[in-house]
Amino acid sequence: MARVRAVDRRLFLLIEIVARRLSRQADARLRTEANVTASQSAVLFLLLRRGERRLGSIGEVLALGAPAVTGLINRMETAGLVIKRKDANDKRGALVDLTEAGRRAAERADQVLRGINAELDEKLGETDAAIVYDALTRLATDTDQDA
Amino acid sequence: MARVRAVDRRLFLLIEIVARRLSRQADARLRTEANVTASQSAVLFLLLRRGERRLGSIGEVLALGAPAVTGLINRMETAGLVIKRKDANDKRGALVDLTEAGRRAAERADQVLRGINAELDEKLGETDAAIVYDALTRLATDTDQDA
DNA sequence: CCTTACTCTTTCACACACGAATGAATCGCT
DNA sequence: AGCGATTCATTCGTGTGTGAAAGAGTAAGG
Repeated sequence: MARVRAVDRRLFLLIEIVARRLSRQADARLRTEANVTASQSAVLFLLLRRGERRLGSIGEVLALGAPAVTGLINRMETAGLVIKRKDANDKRGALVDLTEAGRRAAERADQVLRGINAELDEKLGETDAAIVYDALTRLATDTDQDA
Repeated sequence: MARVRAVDRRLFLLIEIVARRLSRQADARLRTEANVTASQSAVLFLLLRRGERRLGSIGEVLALGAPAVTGLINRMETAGLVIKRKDANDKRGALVDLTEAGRRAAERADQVLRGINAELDEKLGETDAAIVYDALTRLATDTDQDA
């Protein structure tokens, strides 16, 4: 099982590979245990922690473009997880909030994510996990990337 | 620019966010400088380093499912980057190799990837980059994930 | 006021990924 | 030899993401 060795010294390619593997695994568990997709669970998690938000704000936190957020929220609304309503203070925008079903789903999804996270921490070891977490946070918040 | 803070302690969500940001950035550069997409560049890179391969082998290295590889290779064949031919020794399979145009594109893409990698190394610092690289390699090659 | 510039969301056409099911070829065992 | 299980690739339907362009609403300056 050599694998991946082929992408030696190309961190970008490696991150893509890891993201796909984790995502596939997480998606399967989230679908069976919480009946939501991995992408949806990120939105649920955000709304659960921070409450009602605009579409653009969701995209900013999750590093998603506007069309991606529109589509994701529409599917979640169809699934009854969230409701979208016009922002009375600025009629260009829309506010998204959890429904009751969405809140329950968010809590189930949170449990699954917690489990996945614990497994990752264990695989990496506490020290490395902290370093990886910190390094990725730097990359995720690096403002250069918007330029 | 708080961002991302919302996904605190959820390494899985963080990796997804970073992967999206890097991918978007890399994709834009690869499209303008090498006229290929990020996904395509991973295949080009692999074929350049390792030569002709079967579809399944590409999927194994890049952690892609069979349908994803089929689609990716078909688009690349249409673009004239690779050729696909039946494997004479096993007619179930097909072998993929670079065309001349594909080889040139692969070399341009490799340069771009090298640049992106250097920037990442610089942002993370040599020590952290090595740890991150090692940690992600462990996750990418972890056989549990196939279970 | 009112035109011009900007911001927020949506629509469009496309690329990319998945799981499930299918078809074709090979393998393996009797 | 032949039959059943396995393997490789493709097709299908769906979800998720992109950039570019359009539409609606707000803001700002003459």
